[in-house]
Amino acid sequence: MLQSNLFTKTKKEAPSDEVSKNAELLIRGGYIHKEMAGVYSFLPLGLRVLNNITQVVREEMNAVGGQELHMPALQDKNVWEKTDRWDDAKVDNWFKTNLKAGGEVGLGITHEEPLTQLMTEYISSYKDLPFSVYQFQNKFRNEMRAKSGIMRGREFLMKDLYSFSKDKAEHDAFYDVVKGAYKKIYTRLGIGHLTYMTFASGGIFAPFSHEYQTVSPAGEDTIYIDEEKGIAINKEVYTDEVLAELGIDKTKLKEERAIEVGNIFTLGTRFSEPLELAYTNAEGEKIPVFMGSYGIGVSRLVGAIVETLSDDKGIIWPDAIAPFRAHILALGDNAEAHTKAVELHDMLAGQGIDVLCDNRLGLSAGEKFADADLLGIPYRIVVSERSLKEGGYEVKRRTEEKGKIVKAEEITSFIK
RNA sequence: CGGGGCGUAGUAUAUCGGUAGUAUAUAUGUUUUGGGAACAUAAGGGCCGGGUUCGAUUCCCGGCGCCCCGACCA
Repeated sequence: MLQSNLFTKTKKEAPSDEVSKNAELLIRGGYIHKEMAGVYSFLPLGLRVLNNITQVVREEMNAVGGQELHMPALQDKNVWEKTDRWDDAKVDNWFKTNLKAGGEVGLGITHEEPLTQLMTEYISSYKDLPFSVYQFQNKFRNEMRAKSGIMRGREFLMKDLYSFSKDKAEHDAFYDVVKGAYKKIYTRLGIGHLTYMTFASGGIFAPFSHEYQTVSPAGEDTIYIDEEKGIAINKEVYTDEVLAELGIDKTKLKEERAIEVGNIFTLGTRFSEPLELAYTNAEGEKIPVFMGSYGIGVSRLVGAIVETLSDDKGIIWPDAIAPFRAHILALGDNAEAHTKAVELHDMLAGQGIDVLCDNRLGLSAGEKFADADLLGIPYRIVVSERSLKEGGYEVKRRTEEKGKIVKAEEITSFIK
């Protein structure tokens, strides 16, 4: 993509109505735009990142056998009444609205209810189980107070996976498989070293649920980390009894703030019973389906990654989710440098490598460098009179101080 | 929802009960070009409604919006 065609612009100053690092950098870079408190648009650069994260998550969900579908945001209140979760006294962050034709609908905070309802039509025999489905969907939560930039919004993108099993044993086996998938996801996203599987409150069908918490001072949760075991405990369940149960030595724990970037729950028959989702076993008995749900806040991850991986100059995207692989800078209004820069852009794009080419005229070198640092694309390729004299292009990673001259024909393998 | 703060140009800020200033961004021109260049010119602003006043962006009331702390966060 040629930067001269990109409609978004970078800003030198952060907006006065944002304090969180993620919102400041993402807005300054033109990745997102704030519409209202807790509501953000993803602009072309931001959407690329969001889609890249989505794709990583999708691949891992497919790898565990998840089948992707897409459900509506509008939800039928009747279903929620059956599980006793429509009442504002039970769930207070609903967005509810009225149909012109009469009747009330809600904007989905989550999808257990409609999905369980849907499955009553497809699950009838033990032979139909187990399986899992997932989707990427905008969730709506009427938060009392939006905060932390895109990490706690009123509308946000979430991946939600739901599993349907015959019994607890079958469920538990799948639950462990998902744990493995989640670990892979956070590793691929570049925050594996900061992200801990964390024990949190469970519910009636399991002693614990599991959250995935990424260590950051910007986090809203407090966790206690056992570095040796690679796990953590949420403050909400942090008691001596729990520590004993998990066999964790209290003296080894380290307290940290963390961002919840995922959670997995054993739902059991909490939804299948009231919504009558059951299968017939080999003996001809009706048995409620045993369920689990597994969430990942995709848009929140964008914020979490910016919070944890940026430096004082800007964002540092992990390779797997960067909006582009390389950022070509044509320095000065040198005609040859510009021509070569665009040629390089076309060549790499032709090989299927996503590159952004800063071919804008009339900008000082410093301005282009500052923009490149802010945008945080993994490789920076400088094309200038100087680099051409030295026989190529100056290539460096976002995290490196100095680059090296690379010949045109070696660029592709250098940045691969 | 309790408490606190704020609303001035695209963005960030200043001043003032009497002509609203600066930076940056934008446009044009000249010079410049390896870490956010220089000069000149131009265009661009008081959230909405009411009140007090000769006069309100400023003071008062209401609304709307935004931020922070806390509570909340299937």
